[in-house]
Amino acid sequence: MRKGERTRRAILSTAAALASQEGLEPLSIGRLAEATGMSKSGLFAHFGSKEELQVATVDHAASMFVDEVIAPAREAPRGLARVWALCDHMVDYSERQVFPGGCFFAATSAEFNHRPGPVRDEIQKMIRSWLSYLEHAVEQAQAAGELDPSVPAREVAFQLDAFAQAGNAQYQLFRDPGVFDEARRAIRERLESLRLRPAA
Amino acid sequence: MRKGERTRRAILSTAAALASQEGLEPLSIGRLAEATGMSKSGLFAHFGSKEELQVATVDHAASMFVDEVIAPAREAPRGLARVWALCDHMVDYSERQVFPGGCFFAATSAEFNHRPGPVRDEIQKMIRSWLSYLEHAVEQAQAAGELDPSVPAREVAFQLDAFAQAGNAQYQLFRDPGVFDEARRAIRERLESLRLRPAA
DNA sequence: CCGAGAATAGAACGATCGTACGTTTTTGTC
DNA sequence: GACAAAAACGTACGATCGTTCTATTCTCGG
Repeated sequence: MRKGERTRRAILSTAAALASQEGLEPLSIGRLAEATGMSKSGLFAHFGSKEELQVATVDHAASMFVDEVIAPAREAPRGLARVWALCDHMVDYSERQVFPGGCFFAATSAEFNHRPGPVRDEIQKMIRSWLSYLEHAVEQAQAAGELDPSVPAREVAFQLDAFAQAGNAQYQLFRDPGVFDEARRAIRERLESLRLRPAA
Repeated sequence: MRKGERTRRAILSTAAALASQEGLEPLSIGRLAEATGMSKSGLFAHFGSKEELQVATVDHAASMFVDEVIAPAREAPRGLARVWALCDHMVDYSERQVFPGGCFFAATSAEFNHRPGPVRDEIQKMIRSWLSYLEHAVEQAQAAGELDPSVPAREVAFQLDAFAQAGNAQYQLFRDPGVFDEARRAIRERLESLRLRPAA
């Protein structure tokens, strides 16, 4: 791999970590340069503009999310087990502080909600795909006869995601690690309530 | 009322509205002055510093939240009815866009999570008191024999708040008004599942 | 209706922001 | 090891930030 590419990734990794704490916009190029031990202009040369740096940072964070949450859950068998794996890995990813500010997308999505442009689009796309994937997993569990199919998969995904997000948000606010278990319990009990006994 | 006090409130009202969209920090004093039709220094004189302006803005938003959500729910009788009223008014408050950027606290809490100081403290205090009040209402409903007391009130409050927050967040992201009904349905069905039939 | 005090405005400050440009250092290839 | 390309650096720019100071305008009780 070219040196430039290695440097670029190191920059994006640092940028994603810092942005999860302070946000994408307040993270200035000067401070990011300082954090990576580079000069402002040397860092800037890797991206044509701050906006491009932000888009690249979101992409980098998205691929980390896939590595940490989606990919491991794909190893669980289709159906209820995978739904649970997705949610559990999601909570874990918040709890383990893969990003020091908790979930990168929870931290940055509010920031760009009212700021049209490629950065907002990228964040939207990522979150939408997460919700779609979760919903799809629920549908598979319903098709397998493991979850009650009379409750729309979209509703189930909405609720499971809500629990995971609330766990992340409340931990970032109050620093009480107990909220992660609260989130997991809510998810588990909601899934339990929708579970169908195999028709043997 | 003094002229200064009137001006101050108008400033804070504008500030809270703008901050719900862009955040407290990126809202600069110059732009706030422009939005209120004042000079930068004339506006600034009402507050000793930007930080004090932010704290005052949070306080103003908190009192609006009380007016819009807490106070009307207090008119419902103690018990399940009040729990439902709290949640319903919370979703309404997001949906009616009392603040143009949705819930003020959802928009600004992430911003200050990693920024110690009086602004963060004020936001924390407000959210904590909302969650406590909701939990307390659940406890009353349990004591009245309307909700299953075997599930900790804290868990119930966590889940109800999670649904309301998720509705707000997803609307701000995707602009699909349907998420508010999704949130209300999730809340209603969760309460329904915990409901006890009166022992006649 | 007048005068004291409150309220607002205007101009300027140092700092920091994103960005541009030219130079220097490093890298990888023949 | 020379040399072109790539990468990093140093410096400077205009703009905007929060804040300060002084001057002007407005408010309202006597």
